[in-house]
Amino acid sequence: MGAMTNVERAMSALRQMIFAGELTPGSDHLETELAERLGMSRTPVREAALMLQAQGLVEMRPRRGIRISPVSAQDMSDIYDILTELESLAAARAAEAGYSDTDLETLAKAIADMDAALDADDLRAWADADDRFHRELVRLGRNARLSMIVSVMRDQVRRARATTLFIRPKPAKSNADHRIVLQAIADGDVSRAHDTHHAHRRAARDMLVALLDKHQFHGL
Amino acid sequence: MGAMTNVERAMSALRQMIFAGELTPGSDHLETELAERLGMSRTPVREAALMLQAQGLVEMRPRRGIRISPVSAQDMSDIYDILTELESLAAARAAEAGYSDTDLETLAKAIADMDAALDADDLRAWADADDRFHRELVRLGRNARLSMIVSVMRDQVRRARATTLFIRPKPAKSNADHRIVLQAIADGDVSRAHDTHHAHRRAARDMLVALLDKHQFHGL
DNA sequence: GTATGCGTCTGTGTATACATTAATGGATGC
DNA sequence: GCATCCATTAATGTATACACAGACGCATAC
Repeated sequence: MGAMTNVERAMSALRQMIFAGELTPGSDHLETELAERLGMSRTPVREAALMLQAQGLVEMRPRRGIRISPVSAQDMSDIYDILTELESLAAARAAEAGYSDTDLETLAKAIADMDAALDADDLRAWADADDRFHRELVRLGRNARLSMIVSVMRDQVRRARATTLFIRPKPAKSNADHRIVLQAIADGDVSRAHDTHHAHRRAARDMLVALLDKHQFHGL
Repeated sequence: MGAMTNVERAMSALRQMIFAGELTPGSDHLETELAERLGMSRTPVREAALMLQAQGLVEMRPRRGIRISPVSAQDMSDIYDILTELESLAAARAAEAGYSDTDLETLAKAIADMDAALDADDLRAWADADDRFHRELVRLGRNARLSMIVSVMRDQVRRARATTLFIRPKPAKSNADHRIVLQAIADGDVSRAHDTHHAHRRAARDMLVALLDKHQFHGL
């Protein structure tokens, strides 16, 4: 379909299969098997797997096959710690940058969408808007490497969220924080943007980790 | 020479060539050329290059060859921002962990080595000990993903340091900060460990960026 | 019954061959 | 002289072939 290379196709296909739970965490898959499944030779599959390995989504072990990396509660905690720091930094940098209201429209829209989704009790739409908010926030921080790292980390969280989204308490308070962060960025209030978002993420982490611990979650 | 695979050999060879300046930033190299130079076929070189690309050390562009990623002053600033946050987080976590003096020996040793190197006016030895200090600090933070990210970022800094090490002011004050961080970790003083290291890194960033700007450094 | 060693067999690591595609240069038209 | 188009060509993307090495099972010894 397009000018896509097979490696790219393999990458997105594998990612999709992982996120959809079609390839379950902890399971092993031979290069040959995946190649056949994707209708290509081993070479592009192997190269895609190498890249996914660099992002921590899979592990390649000789003669064991490609293992879909399991994500433990400890891993989640580690990842949230990183997200907390880096997103807060992005929020601070965004506040420094002096964005206009127009620049911040996407953020505002995401917040509005989250409200709407909560009213409609549509958790999936909420998660989607929440994603957009955080992605845009990081983008406004204007640090390409940071954006990359955050997006890789978020990929890992995404797998767990399929599980947690429906057992966690409704994210009702969440948007109040988002609004404060947005306002702080608009006002150029660097430390307020940073600290508010930091506390927001920290709370999310504690909630999630408690949730995972409570549910005997030892690996996904 | 051991049970090393050619991909691993290619990885370390390429890394070494990059750090040694043998492959200069911004230069392009064909897969075939590198393969010949390393005495292997294109396959392992390509796979190694893909991994190095994931770490941001090279970029692979179709028909242009493998480009050694240039690092601009802006990049350095971005990277230091990330290092600042993540290392500070590690320092805080290390302080939380309640390490004994024995556990902290490696840190103490690195500080002592820096002092000795400064007395002997041996900048390379200082840089080496400084590296050890920061690496151990991050390790004590006990977050495997964080360690990985930081080590990738530090790789990028390493290239610039070859340039900056000898034009920057002598890092005389630096060790005072290191000592405070070590003491804070030993005391379990989380916020002191965090804030001191944060300020330390922030200062290093500002100094370095000013230095690079002053020297018309637009890409390495 | 357990441990040890060997042979087999499968999957990977690597080389190589080939198809594809984009950059390059020259020729042509204006 | 400049732009445009086409042919050429060289480097990549992918498939395939093959050697090697590690896992597994089986037999044998104790």
